Amino acid sequence: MAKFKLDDTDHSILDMLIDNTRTPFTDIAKKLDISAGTVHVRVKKMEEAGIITGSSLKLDYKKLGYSFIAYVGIFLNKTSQTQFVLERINEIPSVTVAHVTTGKFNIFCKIRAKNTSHAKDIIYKIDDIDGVTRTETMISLEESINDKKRLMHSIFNALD
Amino acid sequence: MAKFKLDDTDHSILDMLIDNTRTPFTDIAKKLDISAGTVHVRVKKMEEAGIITGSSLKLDYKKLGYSFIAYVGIFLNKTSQTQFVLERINEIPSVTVAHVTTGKFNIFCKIRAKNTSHAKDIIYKIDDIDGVTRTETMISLEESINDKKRLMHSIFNALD
DNA sequence: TAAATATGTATAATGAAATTAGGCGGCTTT
DNA sequence: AAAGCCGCCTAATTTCATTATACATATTTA
Repeated sequence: MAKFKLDDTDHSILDMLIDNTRTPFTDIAKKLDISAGTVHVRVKKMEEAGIITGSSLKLDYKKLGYSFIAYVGIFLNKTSQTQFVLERINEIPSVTVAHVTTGKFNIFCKIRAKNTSHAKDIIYKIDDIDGVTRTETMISLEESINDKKRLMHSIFNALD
Repeated sequence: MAKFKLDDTDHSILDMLIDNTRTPFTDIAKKLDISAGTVHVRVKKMEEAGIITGSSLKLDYKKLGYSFIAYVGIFLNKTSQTQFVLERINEIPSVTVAHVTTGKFNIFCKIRAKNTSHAKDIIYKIDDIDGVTRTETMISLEESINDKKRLMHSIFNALD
């Protein structure tokens, strides 16, 4: 994987697009004082290099009736069951994120649910998977931070 | 907050845009056999209703030199310090997500770092915040699932 | 029941933006 | 210094978003 070198122009482009993927290239061009063609070429290069892997909408899940977020830590009998359990978890759509982890838990995941009752169903489903010893749930009372933007600045300016 | 009712057309539009926010409205229109004008109107309505709150890029952070992900649980002296600690945490760009939680921890957050050494610096910073008793770290060995798409299907088809 | 109104869609016209080709200038390599 | 390369700009072309208008269907009101 040849290390792809990004310059300030690339950074600025990413910075704007990470906030709004539909920012017109012409706007970006104007702000950076370059041509729209250049913006286009840069973005295409970053896509080809695999730096930009896609784009997605930010949705208000509360308004969609999914106001419940929890993190669930999973304990396994044996770590060799990890792959099997992940496959079962992958069949539960409400699990939006899952990581294999070191530390307390073997697997760690995030779930989104309609309400506590719905969350309970989901957690029971996880508990019921073969190989899962027990789970530990942390319910989110408030999502206080969720921000890719600051990280970008950190990456590009070597802050932190 | 008047409950906004989404129909199948809206669902399908969200479905396509959540995968790629730059999918041309003309393409969506073709696939759904409606006019591009209608797609436009629907999207605008969902934006106005606050269902679509924005868009963002998916980036390969590994290629940007940030290959380290960890979750950090934070214990506080008193829950009344929550807000203060959150503000301090908010000053650390590598913390990309933070939740106030019930359960083991008072605050729960996700960090992205270059490597273990960098992660250590970040965790020490968190530990040093006034009011933080101690922290517990779970290092991600592998991000196995990260998918909004399945959740959408669950939401719209009442699966799960 | 009929008239009036609202809702939502399609059509089509307009303007904006993405995309591409060609050429120019600076930099590197030989 | 010449040749080749790289990246950018300009400008042309094509595609797309956006808006106005008109029509049809459903809903409300008289």
